[in-house]
Amino acid sequence: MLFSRFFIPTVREIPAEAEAVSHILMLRGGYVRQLAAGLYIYLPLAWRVMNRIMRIIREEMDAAGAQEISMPGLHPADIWQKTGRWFDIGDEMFRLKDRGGRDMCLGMTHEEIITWLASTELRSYRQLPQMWYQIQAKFRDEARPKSGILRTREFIMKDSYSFDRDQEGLAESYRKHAGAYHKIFSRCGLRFYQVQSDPGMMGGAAAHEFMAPSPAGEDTVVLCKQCGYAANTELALSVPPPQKSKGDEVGEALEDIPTPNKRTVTEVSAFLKTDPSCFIKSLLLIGDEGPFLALVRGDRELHEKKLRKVAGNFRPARKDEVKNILGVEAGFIGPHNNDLKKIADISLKDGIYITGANKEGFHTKGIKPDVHFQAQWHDIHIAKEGDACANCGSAITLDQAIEIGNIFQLGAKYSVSLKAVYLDENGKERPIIMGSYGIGPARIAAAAVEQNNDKDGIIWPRSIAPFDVEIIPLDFAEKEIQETTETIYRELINEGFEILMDDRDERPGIKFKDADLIGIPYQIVIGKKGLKEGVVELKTRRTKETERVRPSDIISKVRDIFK
RNA sequence: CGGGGCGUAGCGCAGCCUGGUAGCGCGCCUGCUUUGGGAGCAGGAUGCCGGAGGUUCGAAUCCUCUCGCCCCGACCA
Repeated sequence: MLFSRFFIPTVREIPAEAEAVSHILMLRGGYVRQLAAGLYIYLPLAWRVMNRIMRIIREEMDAAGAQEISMPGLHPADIWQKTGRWFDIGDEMFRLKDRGGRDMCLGMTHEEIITWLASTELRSYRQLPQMWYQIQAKFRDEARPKSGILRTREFIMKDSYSFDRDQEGLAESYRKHAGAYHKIFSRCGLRFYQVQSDPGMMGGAAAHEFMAPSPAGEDTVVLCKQCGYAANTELALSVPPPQKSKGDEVGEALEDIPTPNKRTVTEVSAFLKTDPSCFIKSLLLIGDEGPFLALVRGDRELHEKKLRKVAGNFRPARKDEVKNILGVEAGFIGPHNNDLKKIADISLKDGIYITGANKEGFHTKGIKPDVHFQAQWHDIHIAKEGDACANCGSAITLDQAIEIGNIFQLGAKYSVSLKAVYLDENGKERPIIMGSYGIGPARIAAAAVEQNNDKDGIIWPRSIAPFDVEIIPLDFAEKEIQETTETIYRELINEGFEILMDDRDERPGIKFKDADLIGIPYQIVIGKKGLKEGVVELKTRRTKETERVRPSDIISKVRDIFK
């Protein structure tokens, strides 16, 4: 491909709207342009990257036994109404009506559609298992699109679905997907983890996410290097370190101490010169069955999702409710001397604590859990760096990461509501057991850029780079340079390589800068100086190392590198 | 949805406070010179100052409304 004929609108200045590194570099490198919030045009370079990623995905999905299909992006509402998600999902779903006034939506995902298909076509255990996938646009009216192509309102997703007779079959399909995903992300040159994740609105039992570590990521994962425990913080368990008590500041007997106008843990802790871990944070919440207290240690944050799993739905109490229920304002409430239901974090199990006295302007010290109050004990705190692994006790670490793929064991949730059933060997009707599996190709591209760049630009992993090699003749008008360039260009193409050749009449500096920005992994620089000494230069984008090679040897050299 | 920021030439920005000729750098076009890390000189083109209303003799600038984009948070199959 000739650079002069290929549309690569590089820009020198950093566009004002970009923040994430991958976003900046993809705009500057002429990869993408923004149409509106969360809507991007993929220019030729980016589309080549996407196609390479999608090709790898197809190869591995096919190898795992999945079959590619294609489903509409526009869906009739009634199927989504049958599973209830038409009502469960709010503004995030794009909804519209057709000319006949029928409710429609743009597909956020395709569980409903594929289950409808399965319900009409799969009848017998003899037809199972099946694994079907597609690479298709998804539409989600995101509350906040961000970070370039990382979070957009329309995006391409590889989504696949498995149909099995039973739980064992699902486990096998799930395992196959996990295996394929490892191969896909490895082949794409990413660093990634597989972590436990929250099934959320998908329903179902097990779920894992594939996470590419990057500061641009929106998720935080908890990792234990010792035992391999890996989980998204939305469900990760951890054991906080013991309370930092000096021993003397927390008396043995209960004692109310005046803490005028000191309400938050930070304020009281500073006022009493006692570590936040010696306090109990008491939060009054209103659940479906009335008010209850959630208790976490002063140095911890309440994890609302974890609490919802054990306490059901809830909302924070309003100021007047706090006053009515406990007779005191929020800064001074505590778990003792009241009969409210209490759910306490495991970090409070040991130690002696200070907490609100349920009396205006006072806190109580000497509170012993299980002695001065009773509670249900659960892990309801947010895991932090420095906590111990809930599994093996060694130190955990936290890492920001981009979610590049996920796998869900759905079970019978969709097959029951859409009547996707089969007859088993005994002629008995059973629901098909399903799994659902997603990959975001654009996120793979963005994560690859986030993980592979330097001050000059992108450094693509070979497997997904838009081209294999960029040839840079420094003065294309020079006859010898031109001849050498064209010979090498033609021969590399004959060898099956994808080559970008910078035939532009530009100064060398511009060609070098653009080449580094675009990030093709190898550059062949052909200049007058080198040719005089009988060599061209083979430069590795990542290391900037240059090797002098005779023009007659360059083809075999490149062949060796890509072997 | 809450908080913050920004809309002026293709891109990055100044001008706005204190109303009066719309500017700078890069890019773009022409010519000459230049050619191993974003060249030099000379000449040139380019603006509904996001939009609508208002105040005023006069609005990029002041007021009201509105649309859009970004960031933080909430949300996120």
